[in-house]
Amino acid sequence: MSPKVSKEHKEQRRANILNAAKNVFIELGYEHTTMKHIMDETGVSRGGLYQYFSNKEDVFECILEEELNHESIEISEILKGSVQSYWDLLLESIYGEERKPDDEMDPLAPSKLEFFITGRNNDRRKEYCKNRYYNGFKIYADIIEQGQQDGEFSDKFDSEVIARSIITFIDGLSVDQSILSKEDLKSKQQSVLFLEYLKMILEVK
Amino acid sequence: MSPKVSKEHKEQRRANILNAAKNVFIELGYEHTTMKHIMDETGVSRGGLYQYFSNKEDVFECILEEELNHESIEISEILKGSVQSYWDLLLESIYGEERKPDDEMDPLAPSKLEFFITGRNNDRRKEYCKNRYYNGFKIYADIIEQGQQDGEFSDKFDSEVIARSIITFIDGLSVDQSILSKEDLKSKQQSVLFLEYLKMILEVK
DNA sequence: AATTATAACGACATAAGTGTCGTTAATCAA
DNA sequence: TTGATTAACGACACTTATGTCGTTATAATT
Repeated sequence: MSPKVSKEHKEQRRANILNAAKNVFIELGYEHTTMKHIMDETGVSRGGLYQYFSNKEDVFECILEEELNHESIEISEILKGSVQSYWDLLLESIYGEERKPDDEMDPLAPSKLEFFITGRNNDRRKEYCKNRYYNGFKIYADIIEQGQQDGEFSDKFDSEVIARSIITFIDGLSVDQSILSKEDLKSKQQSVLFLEYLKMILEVK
Repeated sequence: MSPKVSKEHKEQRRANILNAAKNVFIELGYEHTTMKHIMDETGVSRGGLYQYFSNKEDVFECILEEELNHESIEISEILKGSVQSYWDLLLESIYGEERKPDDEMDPLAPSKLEFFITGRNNDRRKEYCKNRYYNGFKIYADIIEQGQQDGEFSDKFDSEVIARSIITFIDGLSVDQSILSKEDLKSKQQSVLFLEYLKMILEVK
């Protein structure tokens, strides 16, 4: 109902689609959602949807892209802030502003896992994936290394292996959260234990 | 080419299909393989395949079932063996006979992840999943608890949370192994670190 | 050798998803 | 008011996968 329309309107529409699509992905997962599902949820026609995105993969990657932008802004703000303690910095980069674990998780996480795992044979996607991994990796590794140089952390263990272990732990929780109910997983308890572990190997305090 | 055939022959054929199917799943992943792929790999016709299995899900579950049988035999043999040390027992239940981490992984692991994660909205599959989780969980939790009662392990931390953490770590490695190359992941190093962690919280030696 | 049971086959109907493309109609500019 | 532009639409052709079912042919039985 609107040709030769303002740039804002188009952006709005695009955002609407992405928003609706995100809800669909959360509900049905990546593999099982179809363009039809997204059309229905958004209330847009087939042709309308394809005007904005060329396929499901495209839609999903755009959602990831948007998230990544928000996240990287957050992280850069964290790093800009006053660094009283590298430990706090690490906590913030893992758990966000709260700096402490809870039982909440990213509702899109299971779909992300699907997307990455089912795309493991696709070179382009694999590359995409690897970049995301190393982005996260770098943040943790840098903080730990700086903390070690500063003397706040013990350098008994390699900062890079610790950084990887953090990601492994988060990914593991993500898997189990996809499968088990919140109550079954007890992610908070696990996180608390994991922090104990980090404290031990970094010799914090 | 064989009607009214021996039970052995049928079992053989079934095993052949499962074996071929497993290879296909390893190569293409769960979601992307089709019955056609399995037919081609096995060299069996459409009708032939459907005589043994009613759909892809069925095929995959039978593969899992077979594995589970082997594993539970192994585990029960481990538990039957001489228990010099609960620590060794734990290592064996995590890493198998070798009792030490390596860079090898279950090649079907990524497909299993797919299967469980994409099936998270299916009640039957969710239940199946949960059972598998708690099977693994119980093995670790029992060993740890017995070790704690025996005094070999510290009981500073809850055995169940530790058991969950072991699974989380393994699942996390599984995810990252699906995405990254062997070299990128450095799973062995991570495992070594993880063992250090277990030693610390269990106060081994 | 004849009979029988049935494993194995492959064509088929059905269903579902994809991306395209010609049409419609609404907005802006002249 | 008219004309140009193009967002939005939805029918369409195409592709791919699924599970069924009637047919074929062979191993076991008599």
